This record gives sequence, C-alpha cells and structure tokens, in this order.
Amino acid sequence: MIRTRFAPSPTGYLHIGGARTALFCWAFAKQRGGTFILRVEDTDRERSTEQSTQAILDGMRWLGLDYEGPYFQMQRLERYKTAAATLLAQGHAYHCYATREEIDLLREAQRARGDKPRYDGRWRPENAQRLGLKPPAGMQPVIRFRNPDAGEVTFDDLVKGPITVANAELDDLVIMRADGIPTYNFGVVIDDIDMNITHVVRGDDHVNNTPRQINIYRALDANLPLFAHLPMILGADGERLSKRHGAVSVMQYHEEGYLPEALNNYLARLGWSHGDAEKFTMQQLVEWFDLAHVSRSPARFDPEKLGWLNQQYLKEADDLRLAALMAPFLERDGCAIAGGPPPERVAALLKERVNTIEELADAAVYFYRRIEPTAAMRGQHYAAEVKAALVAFRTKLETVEWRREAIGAALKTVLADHQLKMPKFAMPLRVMVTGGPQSPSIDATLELVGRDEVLERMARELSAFSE
RNA sequence: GUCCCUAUCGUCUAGAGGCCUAGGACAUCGCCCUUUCACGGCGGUAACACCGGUUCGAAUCCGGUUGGGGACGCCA
Repeated sequence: MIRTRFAPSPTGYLHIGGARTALFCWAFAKQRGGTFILRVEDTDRERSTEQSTQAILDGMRWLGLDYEGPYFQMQRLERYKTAAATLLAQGHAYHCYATREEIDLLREAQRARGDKPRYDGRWRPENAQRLGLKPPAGMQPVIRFRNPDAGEVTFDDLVKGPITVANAELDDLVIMRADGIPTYNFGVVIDDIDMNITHVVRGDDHVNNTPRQINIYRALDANLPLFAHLPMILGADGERLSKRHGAVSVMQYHEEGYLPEALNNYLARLGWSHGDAEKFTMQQLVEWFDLAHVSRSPARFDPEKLGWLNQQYLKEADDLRLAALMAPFLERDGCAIAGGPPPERVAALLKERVNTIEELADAAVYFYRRIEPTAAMRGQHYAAEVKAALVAFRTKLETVEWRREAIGAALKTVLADHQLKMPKFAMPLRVMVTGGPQSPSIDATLELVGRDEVLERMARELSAFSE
C-alpha cells in the first residue's frame, strides 16, 4: 500500500512550490491507489503560526487536494524523546554542550579556510574525554546524531537516479534541541517511519538531507522508504521564487480570479509531462501521473502560460459558476448586480475574451454602471457626420423588439439609409454605451445593457457631438 | 569555498542509439475571419551549451569544460 505525505511548516502561506509538491504527492498516491497524508511540521516555535496552518489548509482545500490528517509534530513530542533516548542508549547519539557562539566561531574559521562548515565532533564521548571537556553545570545539552565516519550513502532517487554522498561530507547533526523539541531531520524520519510512508516525494532542496536521514533510519534499524526529489520552481526571471515575484501564495491566485483546475493543470505541467498533453483534468492527471516523467532540472514559472490555460478553463466553465465568482469583484467595483442584466449572460458573453475572473468582472462593469467616455475618446470617435444616423437609430430602438437579432437588423437599416460603413457607426455607438472602444458585438452588447439604459446613455452622449 | 543535482526553441516540454530534415504548447511575427477588441483558423521565426570519446550510427551512452539550481542552522 502506497503512502505519501506533504509536510509543510506553518511559517507562511501555501506557495506555488509547496502546492506543486503537494499536487505530485497527491497524484502519485492516487494513481497507485494509495493514501496521501498531510503533516504539519510545526517544530519551529519561533515562526510557526496558527494562521499559517489555516492558510495551508485553505490552500489545500481550494486546490481540491484531499488528505489523511492533518497530523501535527508538536503533538508527538513524547515519541521523539523516546526515540532519541534509544539512540543515546545505543551510542548512536550523544549530548553536546557546545554553545551557539562556539559553533559559530568554528564555522566562521572553516569558511575562512575554504572548508565546508561542519561540526567537529568535539563532544563525541571519546573526544570530550580526550579534550578533558566537562559538562558545564546547569546547562541543558542538545542531542547530536553520531554520523558514521567512513563509507558513503547511496540511494536510488525515483526522479534523479542513483545519488551518492560520502559520510565524510556529513557531520553530527543536532536531532534534539535543548528544550526537547526535535529538529527537522529527526522529526521527519520518526514520523515517516511511524506513518508508514512508502514514498518520500519532496522538493529538490532536500536531496542533501537524504543521506543524513538514511543514516538515522539505519541507526534506528528501520526500513527505508523510497525517495523522489522534485525539481524546484524558479521565478519567471530564473531566480528563486520569493515575495519579489508577486503572487507566490496559492490563495493569491484565487483572489486574482484563477480557477483551481487551471492552476493545478499548470503546476502539473511544470516539471512533469504526458507526451504532448497540455490540458487535462485531475482525473487524467491521476490516471497518467508517474515519477518517471518528472523532469530533473528546475523550471521557470510562466504567468503568461498560466493565464492562457486559465482562459481555456474559463471558456468552458459553467456560466452560473462564473457569475457567482465574478460577483464579489463587481461589488468591489461599485456595481449593483441586481439592477442589471443576469450576470450569467454577461459572463457567457465575455468569458472568452479574458484570462481571469477579475478581468471578466472588469470587462462587465459597464453592464452595471455607467462609464463616462473620456474627452479624448469622444474626440476620436464622435464624428459629426454620424450623428444623424445615431439619432435615427436611437429612435428605432425605442420601439424595436428587444432581441439581439432585431437590434442588429435595425442597425443595418440605419446603415443603409445613411450610407455608412459598419465601423464608422458602431464605434461611436460602442463608446456611447460602454464608455470604451472594446466590447463584444454591438448588438449583443446593447441587448444586455437593456433598452432603458441604452436610450439614456445615448441621449446623454449625443449632446457631446460636434455640430 | 566545499559537496550534491542538472543542461533540447525566449519559456514549459516530447524524445529511453537509427522513426529527428528534432515534435507539441505558451510567447512572438505574418495572413485569414471580423462590427472594435478578443476568440478561432492557417503559416513563419526559433533549440539538442561546448569539447572529447564509445558506436556502422548519438539529442539520446561515457568523460571533461562551461552555465544553471540546491545544500552546507539548536529553519524546515
């Protein structure tokens, strides 16, 4: 039985990189009929917050990634203590009384020498004895894992293939802080063992931790899970993803009007592929997902392609759903939906012209509120020669059957009567009614704006024509 | 600095030794459609980082160089 987990720390929102990791873990477990677990790694008391936990849960729910859990590491403290005691008793771990200042100094010196900064093992029992070190009275020690000195650790990464690291590169890492809270590398191992995780699927940035963790598994005499390291996601500029790149929080995409299925689809294609498939459902992702087709090098996040994909989903989305999603944006823009045309019809008319719900709402504003054309706009489009035709058209609109087809027919009649070409006439009309030069077909637009509003708007603007 | 990973169009990628004159998608350019803007349709520009090997044959295998990413915390 396959078991995977997503193990974020609640020190911020669920960001794009984390979401992609979660998505792959989820898809892999589902594909193999297994279980996907959410574990909150909240052992950093300085930075972990309740709000972050909630933000992560919100993000997972919005994306539709269901899980077993969540489990919290801070509720498992006793278990880590017991495990550490066992390692201590077996000589796989030892107390270290070195102060932070002492360690900082050591690292500084090593760096200055061009060495890799590493703990020198001074409190390993035999060294402490040789150096004559005595535990300072009243000081709570940390517990360090005694890493093997010789040999190397090799594991077969499911994405990257065999990876080997020499034990000489590794040092004795702290597994328990002085206050009895485990550090990351210890907590994950204990939890992954206890939760029977079969496949550790996580970000690339953990490749270097894996050999250390494997040594801990071995000291604990536990079975190793399989490891799969996913490449990182970089910002559009190739730099590491950060606040500087704008929307890194998953929920920010929600707020900007992206559909979760579009974000999932985009994220799935970032570092994974299924032939030429670009657009696919979550079901298809679950059917097709495999670690063999995960790429091995980092990928850049491309907002343009996300926008395009979102539009693809918008075009086929249900109009009532879109209407509901766009309502808050409209209200924010001071529009009263109740007084205007049915929002689902507006959504249907506009949805293939925009990339996000936010843009959809922006494009819909003039259906619910008058937009005054700018002076420049009037100057550009309000030619004196079309005024008579517009007046005649307005008169026809007072009595015409209020259907797109009839409006269009009336418009053509006026065009013929006044010897005008369509653009010459439609543009000023469009500006008068919508306040701008861009809208769907003018007849469909007029129909939805509504007879009274159209007549009113035209009357107001007709006076702005030069004679 | 040391260690680990990595390298196909601007970007995401297909590609598991001959199917590659290297395919798709986004972006970009042109044309068509058109009632403006979009949508859509058609077409174009555009890549195997470099150097050596292995092989009858290499984008695919091996080595090196260079570039990119990651790690080196009592953060995760």
